[in-house]
Amino acid sequence: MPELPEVEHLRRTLEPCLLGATIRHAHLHRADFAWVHGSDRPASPRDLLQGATITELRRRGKHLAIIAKDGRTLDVHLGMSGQVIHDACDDAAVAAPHRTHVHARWTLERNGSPAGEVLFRDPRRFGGLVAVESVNALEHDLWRNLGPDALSITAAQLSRNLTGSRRAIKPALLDQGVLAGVGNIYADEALFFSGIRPTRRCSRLTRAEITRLAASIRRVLTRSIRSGGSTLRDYVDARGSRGSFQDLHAVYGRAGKPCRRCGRSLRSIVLGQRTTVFCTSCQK
DNA sequence: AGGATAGCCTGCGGGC
DNA sequence: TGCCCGCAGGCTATCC
Repeated sequence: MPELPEVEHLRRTLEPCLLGATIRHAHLHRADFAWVHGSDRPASPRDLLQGATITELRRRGKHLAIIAKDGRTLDVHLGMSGQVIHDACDDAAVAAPHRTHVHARWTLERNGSPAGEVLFRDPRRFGGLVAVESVNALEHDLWRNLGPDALSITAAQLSRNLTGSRRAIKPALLDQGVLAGVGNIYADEALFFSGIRPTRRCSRLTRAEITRLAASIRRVLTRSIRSGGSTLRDYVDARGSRGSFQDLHAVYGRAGKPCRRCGRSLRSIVLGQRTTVFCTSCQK
């Protein structure tokens, strides 16, 4: 799923279920799906926040951290096909297709009463959970290689992190150390809206172009969050609902179709091993 | 430094 | 209908 807008929308839909809730039971169904940071031992129920009360859901890029009152923290990464779904255990149960590939499960309570379950599914298993002992360890150790969050990236930050780089701008945007949260969809979309070809070398971008690019990144991510993210196949939020931003994509997934601005056929190339779609006329 | 490749997995759609 | 192939939102390791 899994780029910034999808993780942020998940965070927002998960908050009402998790904030203030206590984890009665944490179950790991696959030992290789959750690890303790800095060790090679699989996570125990305690590492998975059993007995803890959740006080905060914090996001950086595509990572989501579940933070407990006592400092215990669990980093959630969705990989390609991860889903975190709240099952309220009332009449609206999680649909049958959502019952397969569940690798972790948390049973919740609130004020001593049952408050449903949270399931982590991930058919492709590129995602996972990492436990850290404190928020400090999360920020300064586990997340230390993540660049500034893409949702609030400034031109100055982007410029600083691209200076001197001779690689193409598209693979640079996918580098989570440059800025955190942009993946293949939103890299193509932001480059389209800023009128920049994905193949342009970072070192050749003008100050004005970088300013436009930073603004386009913020704008396209904000708009996608407003639409509940993009659902190409797997993505759903905590309630099991799909996003709708895929209907508003300008270039991603539209190779050969007319550019929504100029009408010319959109071109598809492979750049850094990733399919890349752009308009040869609107992007210079 | 950064490009290319392979690998980790499942599931889907297209072509035959 | 069914099988094989390629491809997919992420990320890491390794080799050049």
